[in-house]
Amino acid sequence: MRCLVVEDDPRISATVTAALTAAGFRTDAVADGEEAWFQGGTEDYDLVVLDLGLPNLDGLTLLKRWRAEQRLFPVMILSARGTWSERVEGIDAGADDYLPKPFRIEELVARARALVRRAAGRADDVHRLGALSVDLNRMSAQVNGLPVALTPLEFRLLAYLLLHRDRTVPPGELLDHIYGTDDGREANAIEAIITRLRRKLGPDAIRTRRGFGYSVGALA
Amino acid sequence: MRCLVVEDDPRISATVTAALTAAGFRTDAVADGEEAWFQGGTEDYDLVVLDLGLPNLDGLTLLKRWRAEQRLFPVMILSARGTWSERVEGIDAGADDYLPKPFRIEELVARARALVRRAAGRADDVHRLGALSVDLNRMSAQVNGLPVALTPLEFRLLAYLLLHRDRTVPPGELLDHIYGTDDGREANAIEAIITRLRRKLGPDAIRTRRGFGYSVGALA
DNA sequence: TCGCCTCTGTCAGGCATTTGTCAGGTAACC
DNA sequence: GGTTACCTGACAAATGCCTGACAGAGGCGA
Repeated sequence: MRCLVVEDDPRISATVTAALTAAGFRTDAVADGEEAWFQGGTEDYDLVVLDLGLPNLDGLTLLKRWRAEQRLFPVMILSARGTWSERVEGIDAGADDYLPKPFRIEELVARARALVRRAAGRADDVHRLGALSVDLNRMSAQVNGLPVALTPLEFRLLAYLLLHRDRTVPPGELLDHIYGTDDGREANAIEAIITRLRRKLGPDAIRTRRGFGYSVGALA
Repeated sequence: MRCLVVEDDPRISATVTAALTAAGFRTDAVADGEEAWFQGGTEDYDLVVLDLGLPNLDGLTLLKRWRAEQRLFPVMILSARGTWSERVEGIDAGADDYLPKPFRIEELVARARALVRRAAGRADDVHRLGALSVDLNRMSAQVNGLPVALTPLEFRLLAYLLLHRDRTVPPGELLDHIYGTDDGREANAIEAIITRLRRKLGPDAIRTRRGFGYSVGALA
């Protein structure tokens, strides 16, 4: 789950990045509007956390530009300016959520999760599929009611597949979203994780569609 | 765009209903948890605005029940209780947004629009033609509702024909588009794929116009 | 600091499916 | 009827995927 944090205050940026990473996101942080414009145009994010007061390029302008370019990732606006008219303006510019500063980091994380699961067409965080049950909130998985210990990468991969359970996800996309931008991993890394996941969850938990990619559970 | 407003304070309910109606929603209003449970289970809403303090059935419980029943409409919680931990609780219960009272009605409308817009953002592209249906998103195909397993090349070829269903596609063009670079394949490769496709989809799925090329389905 | 343990990427061998090619057959058009 | 374009079964090559083994990195306790 890839997330971009756009925030020029280094303290806030560090806090938010740390919290989202702890919540299982793979986060990139930029401190400047131009850089954010470039990153958001290049990479495929599942969520963007956007501060409004930015050097070089205003946050609202940035957001409108993205929307004009059909960059449809969920955007959460973070701003000290908290009057209702500014909030309305932000949301009308295409934001999916607006969190006024100061905020509790727990609330930011909860809202971030809500945005991602909503983008995936899901309303809650507990996913059941056959004998498999995964709680994205607690980062825990069960098979037939018995807890299964997953490593961080295994969990991220499984979570991404679950949030896209209606499609077959190509390995390249998994590579993009499980790891950060510039990590030059080989496609085989994905295969290795899949093998390990299958060993833990059972051989039928993840299906391979040769030439297309992977999907979780029973899919036509 | 149908909207359900669940709010027991008649004044607030009237205000919200009026504003949403003015914004183009068709709104139903209920004042009681049990009634909301019934409405939400029966009707198909695009948005629910939910007050937490309700007679008969608490808002949070109601929300959790809906989510357990796979009622996935976007829900905006409205509440006087505004501490961050309560907000987190609401969002974790499956809410998509949380608006603390008091609020400006303009903000509520803006957020409502954002929720609906986000929920509508997930359009899959399914192409149908006669008994044939191809989902470019899921990369799957069906004939008479029964799934058909296609290999990557078969799928690409069929998708290309379907996207150009209004004309007859010459084999050379298929060769160009199915394979990325102009690998030195012979024209016969296309014929082989066509044969395999016809075996899977039925003999009439792809028509040959001798000397010109191929077209999908029933075409003059 | 050292040693141990877990996590994870890489490699190589093995297997199954996919796919291009060939060759002979069939159907359309003159 | 002849020519040409297309079809199709068989086969071999190519590709994609799985998995066991190994090693480097990093964490953690002693």
